[in-house]
Amino acid sequence: MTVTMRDVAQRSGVSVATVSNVLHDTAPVAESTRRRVMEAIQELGYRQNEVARSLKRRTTHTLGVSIPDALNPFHATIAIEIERRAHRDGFAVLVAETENDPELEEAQVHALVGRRVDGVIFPAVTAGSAILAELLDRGIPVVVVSFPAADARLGVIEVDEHAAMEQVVDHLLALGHRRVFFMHSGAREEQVDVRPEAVRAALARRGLEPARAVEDATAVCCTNDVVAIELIDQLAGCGRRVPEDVSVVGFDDIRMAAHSRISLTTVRQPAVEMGRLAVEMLLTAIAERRHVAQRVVMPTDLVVRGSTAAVTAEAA
Amino acid sequence: MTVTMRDVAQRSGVSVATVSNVLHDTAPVAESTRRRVMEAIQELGYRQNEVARSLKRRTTHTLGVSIPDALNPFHATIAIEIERRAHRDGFAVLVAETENDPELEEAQVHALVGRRVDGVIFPAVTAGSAILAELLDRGIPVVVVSFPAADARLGVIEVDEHAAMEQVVDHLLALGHRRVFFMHSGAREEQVDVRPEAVRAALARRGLEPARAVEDATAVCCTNDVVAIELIDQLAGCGRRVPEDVSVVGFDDIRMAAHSRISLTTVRQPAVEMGRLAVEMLLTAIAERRHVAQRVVMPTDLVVRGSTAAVTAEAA
DNA sequence: GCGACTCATTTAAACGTTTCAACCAGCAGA
DNA sequence: TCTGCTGGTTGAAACGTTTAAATGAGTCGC
Repeated sequence: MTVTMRDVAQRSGVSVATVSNVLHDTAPVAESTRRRVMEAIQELGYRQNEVARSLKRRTTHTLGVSIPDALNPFHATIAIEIERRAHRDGFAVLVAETENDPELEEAQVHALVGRRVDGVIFPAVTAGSAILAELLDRGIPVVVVSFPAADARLGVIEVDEHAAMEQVVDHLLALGHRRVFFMHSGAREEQVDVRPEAVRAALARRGLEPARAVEDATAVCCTNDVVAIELIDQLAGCGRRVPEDVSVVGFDDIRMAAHSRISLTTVRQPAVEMGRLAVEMLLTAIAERRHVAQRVVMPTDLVVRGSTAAVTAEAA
Repeated sequence: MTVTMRDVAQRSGVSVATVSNVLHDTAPVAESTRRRVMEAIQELGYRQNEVARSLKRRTTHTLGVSIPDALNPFHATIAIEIERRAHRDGFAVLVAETENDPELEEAQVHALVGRRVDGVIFPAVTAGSAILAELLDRGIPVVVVSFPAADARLGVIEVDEHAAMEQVVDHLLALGHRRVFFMHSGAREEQVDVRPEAVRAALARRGLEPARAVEDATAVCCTNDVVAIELIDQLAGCGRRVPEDVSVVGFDDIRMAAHSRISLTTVRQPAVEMGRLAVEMLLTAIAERRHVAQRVVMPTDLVVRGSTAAVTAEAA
């Protein structure tokens, strides 16, 4: 039914080895036969079977991306850049969503292993370290983005969340806020999230404690922009205006944060660059048949927009 | 290096055929040997090589998703649901982004063919019909979402865009608008977009012509929510308020449209259901070794929010 | 004690490539 | 004329599975 290398070989009167050679320049082949082979390929509409190729070469030219929630724009941006960059090097991308469910994550990663991906990227806080270790033990290089992980074989791309939160807190204090609340997402990832602690530490250094509840605060630091934008919505429902009554700060700087109606003060992370770098680290590790074993800290920027303002006498 | 079925067989003192049989219940095997095999699998950490399996079975249990712009939340929602639903049936998903570039699209689809995906979904207006025909001719079933395509072998999931735009125009006219502009995205997809024509037709039926420019209009229909939200932003920059000075309508009802600060009147498409249905149609076609050859029209709803209002005397 | 069955297991040939070793022709140098 | 290259080509053995056909060992009815 489908046309194979054998068919091409037959039609052009050469051996399959020769066809393979013209396809990959892996040995010199006479110009005339090369032409004949190419013609046969054209005429038959032959397209190489990458599955067979993968089996023989023991490498699939495929990357796995395991992402907890693809609806989060920050993670999605990274994932998309991964796909784009990987494609440039002829790598395909197998996407696995884990919905913050450890069991599902395990199943997904096992599926990736079964499909013999050449490497895996985790674009967000998620993986249990057992799962990471399993991949690494199998010789599969791994890059994790923006979460603390111990294994030295890992590639890690992160930002200095403590420094970033220092900046945020500085900004809020300069505006006169004293009652700052930290709001996390409901997701399981919060267990590994260092941001609440970073905020607490930054406040403590100025002799302050975090507020106990949103209702109590004049300013709220959110663990990411999605949470911040939802919060703004909820506050509106309670009749509290942003920034007049409450200041709100996000994290990530997703595209929507810049929209005039939202205008969210936030910490910018260079998502696209992080995605690109993740792929590049992974690809060179794969090429050199080794683990990534490298840690990179990316810069952040505090982007001040309209969701933060000086605390009013009334609110204070 | 990596452990294979042979290793498991050796360790448990049986043949590879038996191992295969216990793994897939493809022939009766004694309880005692089954246990021994399972133990060996455990001890060795064996994980089946899906690549070899795919080669032999001539099916990869992999779907291709070719998407023009994964940053568009509507398309992303469909794609994510595709991944979730496919995973439930043990299918993996290979994502290919085409960035609205026909050449890139061709390359991506060829890559999918080379990897022998069992089926392909196009979650958005995009594919050149030559590419679709190539897939179909190779016996690969295809589902396209929400765009008009002629080939009878195709699976098509769409909405009645004309009816939807009738509703939109009705809504605007009821609010007193007479000068309505249609705004498309800059992307190449606009060539296949039927929505401008649908709006024109709906207006014509009421004896009206579309406005020539945004500046000229009291209401703007956008080809999707992303365009609408951007437009609102730009209008704010020019000092025109929405909805007081201009009414704006989107299409898709992406999550952000419901946000209180955006509050976009729009046409809801059931993205999740569309994604799920796409997979289900594709999977049954794959199982039955045939093309999908089916066309489904999904319902839409006009969701009226705060971005549309009665035209003011001043604006009119 | 024999044929007919069933249940459990194995042998071996694929699946579509890559790649190594071998081969052959022609030619340059001695 | 022989030797050794070099450029071009091929045969055949993998890669890790599945699966049809073959084999073997019981069991059963008679």
